[in-house]
Amino acid sequence: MEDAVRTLELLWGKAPAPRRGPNQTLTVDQLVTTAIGIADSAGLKGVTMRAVGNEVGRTAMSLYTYVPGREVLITVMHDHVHAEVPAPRKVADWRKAVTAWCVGLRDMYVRHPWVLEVSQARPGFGPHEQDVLEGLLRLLARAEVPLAVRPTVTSALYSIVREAAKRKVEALAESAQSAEWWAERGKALQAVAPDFAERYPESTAIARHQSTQGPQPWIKAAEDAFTGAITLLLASLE
Amino acid sequence: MEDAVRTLELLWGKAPAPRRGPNQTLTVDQLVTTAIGIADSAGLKGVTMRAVGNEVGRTAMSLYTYVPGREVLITVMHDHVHAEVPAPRKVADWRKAVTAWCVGLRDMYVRHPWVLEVSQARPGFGPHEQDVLEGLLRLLARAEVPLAVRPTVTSALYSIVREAAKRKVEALAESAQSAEWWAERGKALQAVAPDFAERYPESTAIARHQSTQGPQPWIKAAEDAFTGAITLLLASLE
DNA sequence: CTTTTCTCCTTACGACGTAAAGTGTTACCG
DNA sequence: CGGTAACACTTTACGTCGTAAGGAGAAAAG
Repeated sequence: MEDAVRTLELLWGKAPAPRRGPNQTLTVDQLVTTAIGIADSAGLKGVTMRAVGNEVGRTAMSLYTYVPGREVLITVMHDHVHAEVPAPRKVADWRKAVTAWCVGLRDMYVRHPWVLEVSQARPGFGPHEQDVLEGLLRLLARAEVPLAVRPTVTSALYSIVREAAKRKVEALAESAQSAEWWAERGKALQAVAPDFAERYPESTAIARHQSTQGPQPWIKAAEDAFTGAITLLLASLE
Repeated sequence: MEDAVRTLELLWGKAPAPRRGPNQTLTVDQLVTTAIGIADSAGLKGVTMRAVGNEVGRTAMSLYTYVPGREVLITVMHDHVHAEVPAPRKVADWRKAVTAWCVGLRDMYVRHPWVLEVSQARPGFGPHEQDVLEGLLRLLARAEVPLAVRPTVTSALYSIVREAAKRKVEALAESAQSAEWWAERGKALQAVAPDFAERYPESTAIARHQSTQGPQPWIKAAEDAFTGAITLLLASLE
């Protein structure tokens, strides 16, 4: 519980300043920004106290005078990057505005894929994350979606956005693989499941259909699935 | 790439049997089943090679004669539990059948919450996971959903199911907290953000509305959001 | 029978988060 | 003003992790 209180204080910028002792020469913000940089290039696994300490010119243990632990640092990082999500603009078509909200959040996740790996068991939201949710809720309020339906819609949209971001990150990573790599993988699958097509006719049909969609079909497929799902979901409202 | 081939072999039960040396006295299945038990009680973090080895009466290092590493063991575990998802039944109402598919998968995730933490970067599906996907695709085919729309629908449904499972797991965990814990948490938030209600009127309205829905409103809210989202999504198809 | 392959163990390494104790700095309070 | 408390920072250490490397013994191949 003490960590939860401390976490909320750090999230909302309300941590009491030290009153004695040597002056702090770093800020929590510096640690957070440094850790975000590391996560962006090496993933969440790269965010070790030693790595962050090394980059700011301190030892790992001295970071504990700023944050109570690694988990709290990650929680603050998580809220921090939500500041990058653009606030909704006033647009006549509320469905377009909701879609833009989804794209903005999805794009933030793609720029910082590690965010999707952060545990959702957190003491609460920080201000930036709360702003993002409030932005969506305002769009739904303006569209006169009933109050009782809003949690359903927000929940579904968050679901779609997060999974779409994961898929886009994966799709981009898969694009980096060579044709040889793909051929070997196909061969390996054929070796272990020679009857794949007979067993899974529908999955095979989808794969065949997608292979007619141009180069790197999985990128287009991920994008279509994302915007298509939003469109389907919003079509029901009204 | 060698690990990928080995992984696919293990997933599809096509790993070549050893031809010399002492006979293996364990099976990969035993390791997988043991590891699943550990994950179910202690989470994915509890699945260490030492923990699994200890339970089967071997050292951690000897497990490497069965699986090439911890990641592969987890991949096989992941496919294994997908066998618990019931195959779709023939029902006249295809929307009901799809909803049942979602509930079945969601329930599997809730029984094994660690599955949601398994990295999606895997060499490919195993048979059980492929069966689950094929089951859904067959429902969509029978409902005559256009081939090009099926990836969108499956992607969205997976999204909704996974996030709903996460929320249910969290909701159940939160139910275990005392009223005192909740009061302290509310106080802590009030202390760091005294102007919360003014800043976030829509979020506050939702919280107020949900607090009128009976005890432990977050459990009902998570369930409503799940079934509501499926309903909304399927309503657009036809 | 010798060689090869395999199961299993032992020892060890590098890495991780963080506890505990120590050193030096700054502010508080009597 | 001086002693004490709080604090930034370092050092040392601990327990834990995945897995590399090497060795011993078992079973099959040639």
